[in-house]
Amino acid sequence: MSAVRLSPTSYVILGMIALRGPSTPYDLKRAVGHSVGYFWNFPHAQLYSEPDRLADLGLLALSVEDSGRRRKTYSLTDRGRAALRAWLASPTDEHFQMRDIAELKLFFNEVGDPDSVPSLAAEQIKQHEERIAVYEGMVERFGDDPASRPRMITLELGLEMEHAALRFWTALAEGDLDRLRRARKGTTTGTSSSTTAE
Amino acid sequence: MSAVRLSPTSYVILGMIALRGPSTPYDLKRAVGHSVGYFWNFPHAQLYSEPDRLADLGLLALSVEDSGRRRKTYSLTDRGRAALRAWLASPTDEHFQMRDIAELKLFFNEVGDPDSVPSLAAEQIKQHEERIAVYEGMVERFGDDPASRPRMITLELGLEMEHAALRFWTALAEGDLDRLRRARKGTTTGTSSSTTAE
DNA sequence: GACAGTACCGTCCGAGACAGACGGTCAACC
DNA sequence: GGTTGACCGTCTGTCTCGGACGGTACTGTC
Repeated sequence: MSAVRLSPTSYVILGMIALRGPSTPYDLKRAVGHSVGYFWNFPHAQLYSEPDRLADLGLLALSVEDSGRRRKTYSLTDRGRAALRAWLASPTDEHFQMRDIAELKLFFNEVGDPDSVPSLAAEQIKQHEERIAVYEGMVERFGDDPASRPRMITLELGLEMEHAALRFWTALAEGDLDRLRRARKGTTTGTSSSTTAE
Repeated sequence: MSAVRLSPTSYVILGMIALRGPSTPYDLKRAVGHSVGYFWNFPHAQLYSEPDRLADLGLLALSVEDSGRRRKTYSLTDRGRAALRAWLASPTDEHFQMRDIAELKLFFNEVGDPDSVPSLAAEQIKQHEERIAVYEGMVERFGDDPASRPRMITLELGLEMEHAALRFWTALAEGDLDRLRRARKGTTTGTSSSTTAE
């Protein structure tokens, strides 16, 4: 049907409007900021240009309110909802991508001063603890609200990842990376095993 | 000193040349592919344009071999090494960024067909298991080589993250997310606690 | 050694993504 | 009604992205 390729960011916009109903770019900006923005970041300018593109494609409907501030409200069309549904149902071939400056620095560490590792680890521990606190705060505030329950699920993934990172940097700081390997042996859920035997 | 802003990708190039010695873009491409590329991906075209920029800045030295194929070999200058070291020692303020299509789909799942979750989870489980196998294979091949020991450390972080994701998707597939929360309570290393009490 | 076939290697290009400066708009308070 | 500061939208130049494309070396064939 639509031969156009939509970027993940396009689907974020479609998805947010599907969840929230008709929205202005600024509505989206705020909503994204404390939800999906944590695992799919993009500059807010996209939220002003991309919806127009989607409207051109017939996936969003635009209604302009010219009272006072120029303000555009976008709502989902049937075609937009269909496109979103099709994407949701399509296979996901790509592996997630990480971009971690700290990991980069650690990788190249041997070129520099070995003494910088402890401070790097300390920074990372702090950051991940803070992020965990943010996530836990969300769980406390919204965890009991049945309406936001679906969205709590992704938080759970975020928390797992944060804790994984925190465990790593903590073990590194304490010079006991072997502990991680040992701990992993016990945690494997047993659904299947990795293909390389040992 | 240098008022120029280098991107993380620039430092990847400097770092790779620091680790490997003088290299051509293609050398870098292959080397990146099975190492740093796993946690900092970028298109290979960058490896042809960026070194020239770095050479202009005096951070790399260029030697052209005009026998046969035009081929450029870049090596690190003292200023390049200094820039890399300075970066390695500088504080890391940013949190890592994730880009996970699967997580996005999960977040917007309620808009679509709930039945798509199991297949999404199954795909993810497979992907993460495969990636774990790749990493484990590397550990087996290079784990005993003292020279590559430093680089094994980042692998350990990769493995932690992969296992975290695997645990999550497995729990989701089995409909037992609560298990994750319970398990996390026990694993906390105790360096500190999150700021939100419960 | 001419030729074809194939893997290797480098370059280019249009479409987006990006950061962040900038300017307009509003509410509140004096 | 003027001033202030928070709120909201737009714009710009630059960089990134991915992938198509084209050139180059190697290998085997006769």
